[in-house]
Amino acid sequence: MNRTAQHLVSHNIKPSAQRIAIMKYLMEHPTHPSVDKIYCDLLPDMPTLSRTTVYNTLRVLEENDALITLNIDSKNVRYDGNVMPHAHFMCRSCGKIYDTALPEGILKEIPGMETFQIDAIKLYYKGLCQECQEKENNNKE
Amino acid sequence: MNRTAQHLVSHNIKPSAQRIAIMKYLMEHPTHPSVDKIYCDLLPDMPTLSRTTVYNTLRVLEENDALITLNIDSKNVRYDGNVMPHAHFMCRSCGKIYDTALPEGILKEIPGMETFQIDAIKLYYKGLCQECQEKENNNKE
DNA sequence: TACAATGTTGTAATGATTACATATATGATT
DNA sequence: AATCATATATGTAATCATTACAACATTGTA
Repeated sequence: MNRTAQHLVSHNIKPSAQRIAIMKYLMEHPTHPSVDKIYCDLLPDMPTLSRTTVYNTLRVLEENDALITLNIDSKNVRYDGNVMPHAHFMCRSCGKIYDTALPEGILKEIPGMETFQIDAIKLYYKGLCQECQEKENNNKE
Repeated sequence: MNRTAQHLVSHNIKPSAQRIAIMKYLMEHPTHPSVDKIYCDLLPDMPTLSRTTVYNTLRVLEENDALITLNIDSKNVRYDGNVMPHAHFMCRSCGKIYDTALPEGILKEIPGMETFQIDAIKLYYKGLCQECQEKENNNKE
């Protein structure tokens, strides 16, 4: 059993060829891909793959905490195989999503709302990455 | 000109009957409603209102910073007329969305990513509100 | 009143996601 | 290995939120 299959088993997911391929893709592509990106990129090496299978598999992976879903892009749900707590920055110009650090003190509790039980935290930043800031500045000149 | 119309003008939005009604609804209902909730609730008093108008108006309001959009609920976009910086908590049992405080230190910059220009921050918590925690505990007994 | 610009409406199209029925693969038992 | 039950994968069709677009209405101005 390969490394990716072991990873799935450690999350209580029965490995299948499709599940391994999708999990492997997510681990090798920390680009926060959409369903369609995953499907289209895997199709050449897996011609029988179905879009439905991608949806089903991503749901199984999420339910077993093998990935997290991002709703930072209003157009598409994005998927992230990195389940360590972290935040995300999306550039409104180039659309790229970057992993960023989660500021200290966020994980504990909500100030004034200590009675809430927190299961998950999503922190999304939107703005301009350095590259796109420079492009905007160049266009002004 | 009434208070809501003035509010729109202060955001550089030309007031119309529909825009005033939608803005007023958002200010009087800090419940983070969906498009459909807004549409259905306003329809009795505004029988000619169109769903498209609600979509159009919400976009205009957002573009002029008169509201913020929430992608905390994967099923529906939610709208919030409170544009002061704050975070949100959504209960996975009852579905209610609560306004919460934004922890100190978040607004400044991302640790290790100081070159990013941050325009907006969304902080979403998910978990169980106190009421639903108690319900779950009662069911166990 | 006439005119131009802006806002509203309804219908139809789009596109992501889900439901569902069928087919395939897996694993255990004989 | 053959059988069987269960789990997984596939393809099509349906759903539902959102957008595109064209026709209509309103507003403000001359």
